[in-house]
Amino acid sequence: MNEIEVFRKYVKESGLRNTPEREVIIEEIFLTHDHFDVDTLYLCLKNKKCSISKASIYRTIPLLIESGLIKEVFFEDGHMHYEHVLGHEHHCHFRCLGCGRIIEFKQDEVMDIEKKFSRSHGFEVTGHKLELFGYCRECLKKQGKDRKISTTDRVDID
Amino acid sequence: MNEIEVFRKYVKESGLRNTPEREVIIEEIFLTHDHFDVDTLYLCLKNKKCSISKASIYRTIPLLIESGLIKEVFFEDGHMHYEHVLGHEHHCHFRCLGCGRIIEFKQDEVMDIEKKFSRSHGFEVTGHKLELFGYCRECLKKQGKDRKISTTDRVDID
DNA sequence: ATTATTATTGAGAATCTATTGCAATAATAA
DNA sequence: TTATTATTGCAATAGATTCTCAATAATAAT
Repeated sequence: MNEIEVFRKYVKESGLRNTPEREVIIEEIFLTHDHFDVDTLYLCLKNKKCSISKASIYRTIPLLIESGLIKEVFFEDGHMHYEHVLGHEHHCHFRCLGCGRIIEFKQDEVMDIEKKFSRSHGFEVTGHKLELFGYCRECLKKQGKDRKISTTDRVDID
Repeated sequence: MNEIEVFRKYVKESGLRNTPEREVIIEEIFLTHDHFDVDTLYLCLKNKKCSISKASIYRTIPLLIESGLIKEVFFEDGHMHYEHVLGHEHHCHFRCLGCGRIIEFKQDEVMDIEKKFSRSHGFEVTGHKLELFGYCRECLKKQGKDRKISTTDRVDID
């Protein structure tokens, strides 16, 4: 069952109604596997001549969250972003400070950090968020720099 | 030279003016070593009967950043937080989803993740940001829950 | 198929919160 | 003491999100 079918099922089982507007919205969202935000989605649909009001987009999002298809992601730009959940395992982000693009990657070592912290403090750790910053290969090339492996010139962003 | 003196020096050397309002703000900020945000600081001063307008707080923060005393920290709750810089090494955060408090902790394992990612992608990693989520001991007690060590019931927040 | 019920839509108003413009005030220099 | 101008607090703005409401349309009932 793909994301669109999951959504239709959720809508039906919740006593809600399937509408062409909702179909347009979810088709656009699940066309790619990328993050999105309300404004981008709105403009994208507008350009495609299948304009949907922002109100409808805003009203569809909670349904998508409740049906477990997307989740909120906070970025540092003042408004909410969303990312896909189904078929997207937990991952971390690398953000290029040059071109701004975000690359997802997976690793398990953070689990160890979680466990260690949990044990030492007596807390329950339910999740984490790891973001690496730096410069991608393309931006390094553009700058005529080689990749620096040494961490001595490391700069803390946060 | 403590943080308050650094700030007075910065203000003087920048051709700005020392005002009682600014004194009140920085005294409150550097009274503790904790994170803060504008609203909390504002309400805190209000309660202490030394009310300062939010505008003044907002206008003092860039000065504190420029003088190297604080830096912005973005948490997953939609608004900006700030943390002290002077005498505070790089660290990670744990945020309690129950009471919202933020606990700083240090670890070095993320460096290994940085290096690994850097090597495998040919990128330059200049920094990272790690946030753990969960429930602190007090909140677990309140909920009558024990700490769960197993990670099988782990829920990804992001 | 027709009708009744009521969820949904779009447009704009309202809200909420972070930040800024402006006239009055006050810190420093002359 | 006066002049200069940075600073203040209030009110206004800006941007994201939510709400209102009349019109529409999806589903259920007949």
